Amino acid sequence: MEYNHKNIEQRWQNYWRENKVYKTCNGVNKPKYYVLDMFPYPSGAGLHVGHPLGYIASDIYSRYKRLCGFNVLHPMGYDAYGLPAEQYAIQTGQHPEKTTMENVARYRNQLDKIGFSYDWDREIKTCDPEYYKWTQWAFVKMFGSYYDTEADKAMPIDNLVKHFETNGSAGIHAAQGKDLVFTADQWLAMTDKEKSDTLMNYRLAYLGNTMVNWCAELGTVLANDEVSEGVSVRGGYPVVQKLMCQWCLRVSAYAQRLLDGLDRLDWTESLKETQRNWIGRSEGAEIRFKIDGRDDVELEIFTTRADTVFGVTFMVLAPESAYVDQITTPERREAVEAYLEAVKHKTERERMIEKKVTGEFTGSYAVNPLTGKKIPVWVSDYVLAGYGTGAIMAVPAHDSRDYAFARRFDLPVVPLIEGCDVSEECFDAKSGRMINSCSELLDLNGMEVKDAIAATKRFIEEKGLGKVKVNYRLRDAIFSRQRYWGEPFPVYYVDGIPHVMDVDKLPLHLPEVDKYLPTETGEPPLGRAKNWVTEDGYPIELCTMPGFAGSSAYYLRYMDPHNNEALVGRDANDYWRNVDLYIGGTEHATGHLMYSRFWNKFLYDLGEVCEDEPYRKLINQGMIQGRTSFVYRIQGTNTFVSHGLKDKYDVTPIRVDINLVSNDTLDMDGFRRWRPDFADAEFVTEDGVYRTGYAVEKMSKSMFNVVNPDDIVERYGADTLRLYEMFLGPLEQSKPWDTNGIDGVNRFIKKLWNLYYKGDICLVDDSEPTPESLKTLHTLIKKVTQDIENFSYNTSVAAFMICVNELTQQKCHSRKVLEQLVVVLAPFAPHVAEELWHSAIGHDTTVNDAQWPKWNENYLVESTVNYAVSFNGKVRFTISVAADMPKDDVEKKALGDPAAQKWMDGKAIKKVIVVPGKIVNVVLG
RNA sequence: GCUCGAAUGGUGGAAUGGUAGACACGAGGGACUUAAAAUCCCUUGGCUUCGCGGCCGUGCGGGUUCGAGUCCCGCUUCGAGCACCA
Repeated sequence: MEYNHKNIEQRWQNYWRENKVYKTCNGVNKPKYYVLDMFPYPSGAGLHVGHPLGYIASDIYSRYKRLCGFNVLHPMGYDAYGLPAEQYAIQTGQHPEKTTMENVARYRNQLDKIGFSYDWDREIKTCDPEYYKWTQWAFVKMFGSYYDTEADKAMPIDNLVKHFETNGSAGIHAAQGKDLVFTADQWLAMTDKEKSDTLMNYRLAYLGNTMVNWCAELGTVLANDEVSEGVSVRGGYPVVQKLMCQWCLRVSAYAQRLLDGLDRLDWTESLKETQRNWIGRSEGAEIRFKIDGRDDVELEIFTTRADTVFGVTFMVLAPESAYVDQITTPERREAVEAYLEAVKHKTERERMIEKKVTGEFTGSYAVNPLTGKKIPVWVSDYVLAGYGTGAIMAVPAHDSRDYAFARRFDLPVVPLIEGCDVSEECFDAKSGRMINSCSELLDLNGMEVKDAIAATKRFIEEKGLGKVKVNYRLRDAIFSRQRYWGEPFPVYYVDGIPHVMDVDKLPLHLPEVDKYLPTETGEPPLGRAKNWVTEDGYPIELCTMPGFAGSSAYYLRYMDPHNNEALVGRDANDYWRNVDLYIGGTEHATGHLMYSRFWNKFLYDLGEVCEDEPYRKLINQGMIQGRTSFVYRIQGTNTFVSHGLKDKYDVTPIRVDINLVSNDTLDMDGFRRWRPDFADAEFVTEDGVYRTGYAVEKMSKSMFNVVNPDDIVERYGADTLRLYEMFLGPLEQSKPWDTNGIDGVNRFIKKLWNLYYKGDICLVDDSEPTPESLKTLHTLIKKVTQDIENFSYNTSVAAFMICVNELTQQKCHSRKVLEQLVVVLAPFAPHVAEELWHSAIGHDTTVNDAQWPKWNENYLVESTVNYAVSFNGKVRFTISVAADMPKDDVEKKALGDPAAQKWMDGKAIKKVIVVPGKIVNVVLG
């Protein structure tokens, strides 16, 4: 029988499903291994050929680990909440759950065709009440916690309340929004509302007035990672800053732990670096500056360059800073307010694009704490309200932004580093010797910058002028979305005071609404829900949670997906612990991967999970880009010129459906049928074929370059798709999808098949394999074992091709060889492997139960090695020795060879270098 | 601007500091065939030579080394991330 991928793949996929071959049990007495894919958002467009790349890689690794004797957890599910389903609901009036479930079904269907070894009994969907119950549960727990900076972990908020009752705010060590000061009596005298507001300053999930990224087109706020260059990542709509009262997660409390944790993770350096940037730790000092003639207000600023205090020639406040109102003098008030108004009407994007230096003098002067000199205080939008204290000391000589400002408004520039020239530009290097830095209080002159920073910090701490401080760029996560299709908050309001629901009452189900749009009064869609109140009639929160809520702890749920008592049971968590291998794209570097680490650390603090990092090893698979094909139409005609001849004409390139192109050759009849406009198209061909041009672009419908995996599976089979996706290139590299090479991989599978089947005759025999065949087999096993561990799958595929070519030449039909070949192939091409395992070899079990061939000293790999022997750098002759000969013996044999005498010619040997397996170098004195 | 990564034939890409270009595609030639498809075989980095062979070659310039695609220093270009973060 000929190789027939349809029969084979259908048969084995059915068998796996019916016999639950990939069902995983908890607590099996085998070492565990947890392989996780980033679960997909089931979009309406379905999977394209880029999506399965990571899934195939993780499936290969999972199957490999199973064969090596591990109990492997390899689950799949759906990140089912999200904006596109809701946008579609708005357009069509269909419930997003309906379209989401349809999309899920399509995804499942597409995934099944590729032959993954998922345990589908563990499937989760984030929009499933049984799942989002635990998302809501975690929120309730965060609401009930604060971050204790001394214990360095989350603690019950009740502890803090007890502390307030006896000591007020004195002596607390809690991560907080603002530095609140109150006594126990003041606390006890507070109204419930005031107490609630005060506690929001400490809770890990809190309601806060914050500057948010507001996207009017999407009608919702967005997190920082959902905004890029002033527009929304999804949709590209403009985003403006707006002060709103929103639920937030105090991610910033975990900044240091999130940073430290990275060192212990087996992630790529670039990804860790991205997270480090996002956390943005900087060590510096907070220094207080007195305002001349005022006792009631001091300016507190943050700087990493404490050494430059002597060079401060002015101060700058962010427009949003509370200081502005306090210190603006009456005569400057009008000008300052006009400036603030002007700034407010600019979006962040406009501010970034313009890059114009603007600002206004407040009329007040600050006093330099080291020199006693009076320096003007300005307000300018180049200072950010959200970072540090929203106020800076300006050192124009050594900061380019301050320099530009000083030049624009003609403020003095005082150089502080020996030999620097600040007449044309600032000197921002952080090294050199200090000058101009001496007063009665402190003398830094002659010190290195590094030492001067330390000396200044010491000085200001001693004198109480400020304190050493670490700042983080990481902001708290804004957790409210004014949308319908997300987890409802388990929060209700009594007289305007938020309360969380009892965890026993969860899940709080998403209510039905008549439309998926905001209400007429501008409230979120949940405002349309009837009876959206608790049993006692209290109104329930109208916002829903953001996309990252459901994906933050999903990996835990797979461990124990049907547990009604806990997100994950203690035993299940102790057994699976955390993810050993996580494969997914880099686009989640500062979103999901950051939130998920935060969320997990919080659960760890609560004692709910046993590991404080969720993902031990992480591999970023590259993006598969589209490869768009072009035809070239001669201007003003319906004649198309082949790519090689296009330069001779005046042509317009036109994108053509990739399905009409094969190996860069156009199906001309298909093209004529494609669109009515092209029905009478004429072609200028090259020897009868029309060659298309190409460009690498994003894979999308509008570029006509989407390749559907279903089509590939239909034509070549899942095994070919799997092998080919791996063969395309290194897993971590982005590359365009190019179907041109797929025939080669398909040919390989056919060759493999034809090695063991001639027509209906099975050629497998019980002959002892020849040493030559064993060498071929063993080389393959060695190579593939190494490659899988290094995720170098493309070279593995090459190794299979070499192996099958050699076995074909050797006419090796030995069952013993085939048996091991099949086991090694099974992770890559499981269907054909099963078929051979079953029909050709005659096993009645599945390959899943086989043993990965362990590396064995009896294996024949490269029995002899040729060494080139060189004298003084020139190769003179070669010797052949056993592969396992020790270096010293190789050296002796090389020097003992008669040919060596000629080159030594009585000279002394200075050194001999033996490179294993390759060259012996003799250096003569 | 800062950080990280990359650069190898016509193409995708191989090479623990040791014969650069594995494997595959494409291209060219050949076999089988009435023909096509399929399959198989040969050639395929450049220059040079009838041929044997020789010379050059991993973005550019230096360096370390008996030996560099690989390590070090300095650039160029491309990609990614962050970005008035004080």
